[in-house]
Amino acid sequence: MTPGAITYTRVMSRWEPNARARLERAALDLFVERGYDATTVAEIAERAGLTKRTFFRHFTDKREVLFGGQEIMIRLLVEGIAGARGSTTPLDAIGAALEAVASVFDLDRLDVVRQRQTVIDANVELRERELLKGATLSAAMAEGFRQRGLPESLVNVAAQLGQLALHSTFVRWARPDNERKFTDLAQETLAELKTATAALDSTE
Amino acid sequence: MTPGAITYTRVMSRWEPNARARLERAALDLFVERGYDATTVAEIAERAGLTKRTFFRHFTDKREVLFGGQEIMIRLLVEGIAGARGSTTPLDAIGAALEAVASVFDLDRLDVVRQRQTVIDANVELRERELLKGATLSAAMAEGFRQRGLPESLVNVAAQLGQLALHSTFVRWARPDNERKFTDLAQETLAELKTATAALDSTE
DNA sequence: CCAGCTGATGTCACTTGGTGTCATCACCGA
DNA sequence: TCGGTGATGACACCAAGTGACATCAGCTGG
Repeated sequence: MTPGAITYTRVMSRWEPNARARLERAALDLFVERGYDATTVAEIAERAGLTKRTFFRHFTDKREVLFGGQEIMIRLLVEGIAGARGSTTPLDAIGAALEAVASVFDLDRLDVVRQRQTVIDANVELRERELLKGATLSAAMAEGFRQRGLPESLVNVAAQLGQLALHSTFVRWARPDNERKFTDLAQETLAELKTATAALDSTE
Repeated sequence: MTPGAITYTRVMSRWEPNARARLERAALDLFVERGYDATTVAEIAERAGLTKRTFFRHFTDKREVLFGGQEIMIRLLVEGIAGARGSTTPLDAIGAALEAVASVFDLDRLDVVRQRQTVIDANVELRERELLKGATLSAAMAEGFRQRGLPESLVNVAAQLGQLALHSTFVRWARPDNERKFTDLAQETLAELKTATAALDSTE
């Protein structure tokens, strides 16, 4: 531990900066190396030059270290849906929301996202947490639809479909062989969603 | 513990029967009394006349004690959707599935279900597990739709809407003031779902 | 009728996630 | 210079799970 051991630069605060980011990085690395179950919180903290106790000051959970930065997504989704031009259909509002969040996915380093997803897919606990996060995003979209005055009887269906569109798009975008941009995939997914909803109440 | 202490009937196996059911009952009681977080696995086991170790032989998890008996639901959903009369629309297949699972909800003691739901709603961990179970049911419906030959591009949307219909119906049915039958609520929910999907791609 | 097998349980020790509490100490502002 | 603040470390502790081994009623084959 002894964090002071590396304080050799001139302007230097008491501790190495970005403790949170260092923990996230160390965690992902270890999860990829040995798997989620086989790595200990103490090990993550050690690799980040910190302590188990400090880990839990930055993340409520061992799992949570993989799920940072939802607040931005939530804000973008609510605003994206609530603020879509007034005369559009709910499905088009979803399209606007997907455009709004696209920025997040182009900034992120794509390979890190893929590593992260591989780790998550390999572990039920983590898939569970991912579902919870998904539910939060769905709730955000519901909020957006309410703000734009959509009747309550439609809000949940719309939000659920929005969540489905977002998830499908993300999955396609994060697939190892994908090279297309998020917005392209979003448009495609949304088009499929439109035809699908139209087809669901006619004979197969 | 001394399980033999109550062996007074004539034909009696070595231990009290229904260990699993006793654990479920003890757990729910304690969760209602003191809350989920404030009750220990050891306490649950003790009230059931068993040991912590035995608890974990019956349930993988502390949470899992509240989520038994999904297999039946899964089977009913797959068969209900796959076996719906061939010329019906996907949304009507969902209706058939809801009819199929209704039996489960009429057998269950309603007050127990409500207690259970109160406990779940009060705890994030438990809501997380509930979402996982919901995802399993959604996957089951997807499987049903595949079996009935629905094009893959529609399967996920259909399954997601099915899950939404099931969940909405269940929520309405379990609400404290509800007195109506599951099948009635199911029909109503499904009708709403139909109008909703139709409305989602037209201007609000 | 006895011996050995089986299966559900108990016992115990151990790892790990997670928390409460107090100490430490560079930085910063008065 | 001095006291406050904030991020961290140290330490003890609880509860969730797990592995390994012991126990022992009932069944089954001889």
